[in-house]
Amino acid sequence: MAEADLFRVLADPTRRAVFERLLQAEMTVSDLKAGFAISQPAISQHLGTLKGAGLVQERREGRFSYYRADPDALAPLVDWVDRYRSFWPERIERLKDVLKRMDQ
Amino acid sequence: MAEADLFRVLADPTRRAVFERLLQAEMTVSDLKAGFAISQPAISQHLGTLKGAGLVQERREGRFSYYRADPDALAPLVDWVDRYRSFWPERIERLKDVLKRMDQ
DNA sequence: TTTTCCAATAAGCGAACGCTTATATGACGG
DNA sequence: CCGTCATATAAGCGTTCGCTTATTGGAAAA
Repeated sequence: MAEADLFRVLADPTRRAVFERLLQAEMTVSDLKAGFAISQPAISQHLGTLKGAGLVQERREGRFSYYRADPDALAPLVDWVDRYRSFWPERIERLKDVLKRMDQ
Repeated sequence: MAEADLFRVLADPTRRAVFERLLQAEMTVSDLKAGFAISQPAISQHLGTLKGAGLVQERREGRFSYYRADPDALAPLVDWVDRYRSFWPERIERLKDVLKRMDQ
């Protein structure tokens, strides 16, 4: 049931976008805010939710707060998907492609 | 953005459990209801939502409605997970295990 | 030290959600 | 037929959600 929180937290499109952006680069709340059409408190609230699920980590530096995504926290979701991938034989080839791409 | 609906629809634990049960076996609404502590309309509503996302298919037979899960509809979610799996090199081995298990 | 800046928190609001009970729609069985 | 059964739909209710504006805490800048 560890995937429950992940599904819930990632269900919101804005919050998922925040997570995805933080996978690309560490950045501050202000940096994040620049990319979205919502207020700073809204960004901070999403970060708090993501942090609660372990999807994001914080690094304080003076008055700045640097956030970065922690992909390891996706583990239960990855496991869930993998578990049901077996119901789906036609996509094994695609999975092999993923492996190939990662070997590069 | 095709994964947006999937995240939203699968975010509810009960609905996700319904989906998972229908991956194991086709069954009627009454069959499903027997496994959950919620009313029949609640079950039907979840099925409607799942059907809207293509996660579930219906087969009418007289007054019975047989439902079964369609794992193909997980495609966008699988793609999303695979995309971010590359941020996570430590789990490549696990992915290979998945492949191995599927080859059996 | 006072002002400015970054981020978090508080409070409240409207919309969406998941559930309930009540009712409707059909199909089967007596 | 008529009553029962399987499911869907309607309406309403309490809760959760994501957002807003207002405020606070604390660190840098002036």
